[in-house]
Amino acid sequence: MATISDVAERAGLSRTTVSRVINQHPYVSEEKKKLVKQAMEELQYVPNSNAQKLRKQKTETIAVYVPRLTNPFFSQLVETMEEVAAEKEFQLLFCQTRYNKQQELSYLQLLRGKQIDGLILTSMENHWTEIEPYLTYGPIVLCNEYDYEAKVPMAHLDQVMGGYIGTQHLIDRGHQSIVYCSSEPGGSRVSKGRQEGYIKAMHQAGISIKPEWMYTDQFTIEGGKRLFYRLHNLKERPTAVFTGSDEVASGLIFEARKNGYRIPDDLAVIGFDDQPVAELMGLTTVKQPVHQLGRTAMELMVEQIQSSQKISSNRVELPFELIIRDST
Amino acid sequence: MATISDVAERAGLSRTTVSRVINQHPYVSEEKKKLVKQAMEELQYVPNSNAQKLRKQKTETIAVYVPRLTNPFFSQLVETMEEVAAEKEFQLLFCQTRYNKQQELSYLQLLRGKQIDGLILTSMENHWTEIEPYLTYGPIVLCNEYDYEAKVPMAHLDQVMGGYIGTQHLIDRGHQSIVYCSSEPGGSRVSKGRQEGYIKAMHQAGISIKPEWMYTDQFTIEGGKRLFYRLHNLKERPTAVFTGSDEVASGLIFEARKNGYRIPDDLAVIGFDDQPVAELMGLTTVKQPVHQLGRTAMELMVEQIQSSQKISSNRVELPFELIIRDST
DNA sequence: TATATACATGAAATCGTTTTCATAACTGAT
DNA sequence: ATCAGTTATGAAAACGATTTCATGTATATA
Repeated sequence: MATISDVAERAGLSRTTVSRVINQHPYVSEEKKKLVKQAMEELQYVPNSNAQKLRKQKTETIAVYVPRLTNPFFSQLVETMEEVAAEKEFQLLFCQTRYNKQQELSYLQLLRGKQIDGLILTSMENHWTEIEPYLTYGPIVLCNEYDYEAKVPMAHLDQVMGGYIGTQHLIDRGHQSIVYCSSEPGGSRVSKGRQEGYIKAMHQAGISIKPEWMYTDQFTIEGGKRLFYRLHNLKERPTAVFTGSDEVASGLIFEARKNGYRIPDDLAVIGFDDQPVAELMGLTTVKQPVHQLGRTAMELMVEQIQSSQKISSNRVELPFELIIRDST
Repeated sequence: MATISDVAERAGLSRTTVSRVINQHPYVSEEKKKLVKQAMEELQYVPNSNAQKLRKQKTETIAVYVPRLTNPFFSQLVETMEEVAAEKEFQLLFCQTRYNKQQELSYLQLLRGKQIDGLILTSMENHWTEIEPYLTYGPIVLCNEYDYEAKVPMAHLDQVMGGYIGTQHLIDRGHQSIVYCSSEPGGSRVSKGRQEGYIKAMHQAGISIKPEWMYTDQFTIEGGKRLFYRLHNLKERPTAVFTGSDEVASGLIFEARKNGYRIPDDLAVIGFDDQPVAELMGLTTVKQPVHQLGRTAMELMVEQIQSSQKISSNRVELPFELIIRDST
């Protein structure tokens, strides 16, 4: 494979000049520029990007961490991020943490090894204090996930508000016994915030929350089905359910209908995200502007990489939207 | 940031020895090994991976090209591939071609720039002859997409069989006027093969195909909705539809029900893939073993990278499964 | 005892670029 | 005529690792 030296030799010039042409430096005469371009063409020369990265100390690569891709929320996010990255001529390294602290930490080494210019976290398995030290090695941007202690750019939503809006809608519809089921396993901020919103709305309405109304760790269609049977078997059945994802809501409704429930009369269900399946299932849901979320996060990242000074904090908060369909 | 020289100095040894420890070469005494490890620890040393890649001429990175991630078929594929890659200690570079020839070709440059060790194509926008030359620069594996001219490893399904199975099922149910709607835009092999299977089944059953029974370029829920209205407006409406994806099938059923159609009595619909939504919609579908497809492709890739000799051809064909639910 | 072989280490070359530094020619202003 | 600044080019250093080659010592073999 041809190297820059081969090109230089063929053009009868120095490596430096060839490099200048590649990098569009000024101060190369048109004449030599032509010679170089011809030689590159003839040799089918493409610069070795590892050599470039080593020398330039830049990789033009951004890593994005998601828990699991088949969660449509995250695949939408990644799709958008790749688009924006491509626009800005960055590559995307894709990593799944699988809701696993160790996995997340091990992927963080990519930053230290200079393999990437920056890192976007869409979820955080570890506490921020575990992650913060890695800021020495490169910029980190939070997307969806947030942490008010963290002094880094972030694009996210006010999850407390999200939980509040959804719960309030159910209360407005006249419900009193409302189950809350979180989507994110573990104690993520996202999940905690949403739960806080639920509690706030319930308290404001003067409803006291029963312990058997709180569920966690369900975040799939299967989880929604399981949830149905748990509720079905309660002595006092709730009249409404707030779920942390359209998946869970869909599974729940599916299984409920199979068991003869009429939705929303026997059970009202509200989802979260407004994924494509929400429309198909006629799901009332709290819509997150996923597209905008991903775009903003990637733009914050690129901005930070390209500006020399460190942007310590730049928080973008996007709005929710309540989409009312037939499940409430 | 500490370099290998810093570590060597601190340990009172040469860079060579430090490198040997990093790479687990034999012929390093336990004593020195300890010294090196301690020095690495104290300096928080992590090797610069760009330097390693440059010198080793290996990147431990595999690129995977998909058209668009939000197609659940592809996000499942990528999810699995990342898992397998992580097992084998490879990184995943993620690229979307957006069903665009140019985009695909421009991403192919990654191979020439030595940025990746290999490339998995899950779809092919360009003809194989356009892609073949890049084999000089590194291995390419086909996944889902296939081409019998291509002498490269591939994991795929017999799409002719897929089209046949689905159509035959509709024929078995007594249908005669069956619409075919492909999912893949353009003239991909996958799409062509499936169509061939449809034609084969129809011919075998002695049914002649009407031109208004063939649709292409629909591959989303919205596309399914549009398809419904097209069919609805036909003078002679078909009694069954074979769709190339569960998305299209779902959109079609959704809109049909909205317009008072009973499924499957007024219109039978069969999907493709068996995505999660298929169960929710009660969709009969031709299941593709996506998980296995992704795993096999990634394994073929790693195998080829790690074995020194070129494996010119290693074709793995996986089986379909017909999942019968309520839509037929 | 001579000699091949395994073990252990380091100096220097190498991977393929970009960057720094040096040099020189040309331009325009004083 | 001199000086400063712009334009144009190349030699050599640098990026941070691994690999090759050379050398020395300990051990086993004939």
